[in-house]
Amino acid sequence: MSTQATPEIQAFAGLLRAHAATTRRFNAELVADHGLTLSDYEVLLRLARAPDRRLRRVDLAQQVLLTPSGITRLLAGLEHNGFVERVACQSDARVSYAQLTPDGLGKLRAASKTHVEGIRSLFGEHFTVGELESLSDLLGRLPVDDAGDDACEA
Amino acid sequence: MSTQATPEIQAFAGLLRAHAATTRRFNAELVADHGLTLSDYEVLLRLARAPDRRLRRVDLAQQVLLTPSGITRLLAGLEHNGFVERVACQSDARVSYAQLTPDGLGKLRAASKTHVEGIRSLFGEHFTVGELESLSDLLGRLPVDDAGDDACEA
DNA sequence: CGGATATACTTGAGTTGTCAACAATATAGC
DNA sequence: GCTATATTGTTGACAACTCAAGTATATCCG
Repeated sequence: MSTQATPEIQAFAGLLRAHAATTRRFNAELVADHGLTLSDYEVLLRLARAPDRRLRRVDLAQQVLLTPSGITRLLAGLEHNGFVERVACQSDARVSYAQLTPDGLGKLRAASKTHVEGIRSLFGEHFTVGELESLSDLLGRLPVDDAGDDACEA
Repeated sequence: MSTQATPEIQAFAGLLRAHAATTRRFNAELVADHGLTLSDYEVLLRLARAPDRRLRRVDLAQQVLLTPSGITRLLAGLEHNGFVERVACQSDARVSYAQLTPDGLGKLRAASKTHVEGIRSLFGEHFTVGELESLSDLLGRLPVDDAGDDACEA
């Protein structure tokens, strides 16, 4: 007894559940249909949207909310499959870009066909467009702190 | 280009981000302050709320959205720390209960002090009570399918 | 220039979880 | 009662991360 139930905690609990449920489902779908993880998919998508279809590994990590280490490992898989290539940077020998290959773009397109449809149908079933917008708005307010580097407030 | 941006997909993306951000933060807090994982905490909480402070492992798994295998492993840790005990079931030799110990309850109380406060302050900072309620409502509409066992519709 | 410090990335070790296969017990139908 | 099937739980093998430490390169500043 006396164990909470404030609106804040309910919201957080809802977030945990909703994430586990949706993520599990879409990940399983992607793996079964295309041999891609949800993270793999996210990475391919980010690359496809980036200028020249390439991104520094650091930036990629930030965008998909992974550590640099995680990105190295994830990209190793995608490189192995020929979906991404490692491209050295001319002006800075430390950085190497992750470059989406034509194969990778093809894979992304094929995967997105079913994945996007899956998302649209699951969310479309349960929400109106207005609700989806407020959901995005609300979720978007939660901060992503990162590491506090450039979050200086001086 | 032409890569989507439908309201459904934006909502899903928001969900992924929001989960990663909040989860990472609270998990780090819990580990640092109390040596508990967020999952550990969830399990202790469920047990504390259950009748007699015990639950079958299967039911626990379902409540915290883990596989039975995951529960076995998680409980191994909690048992090792003396927060949970394994109790055999009289009427069914297959099942063993996970029983919260007084130590476990104490640990939960101590942890909840900071954890609940963390959640309240993060969510309280960004949302009104009305918004929290609609967030919970919206998130709660996403189904948790499980396995389709008893989800029969005949 | 040259040393201190910062940045980009990788790697080894550990964690947390999954899945598939299994053992043990329970239940149902004949 | 006894075999067929379902349910509960564990285990081995593995996947996907994280963290801490290390390497290589860049930049800043005296």
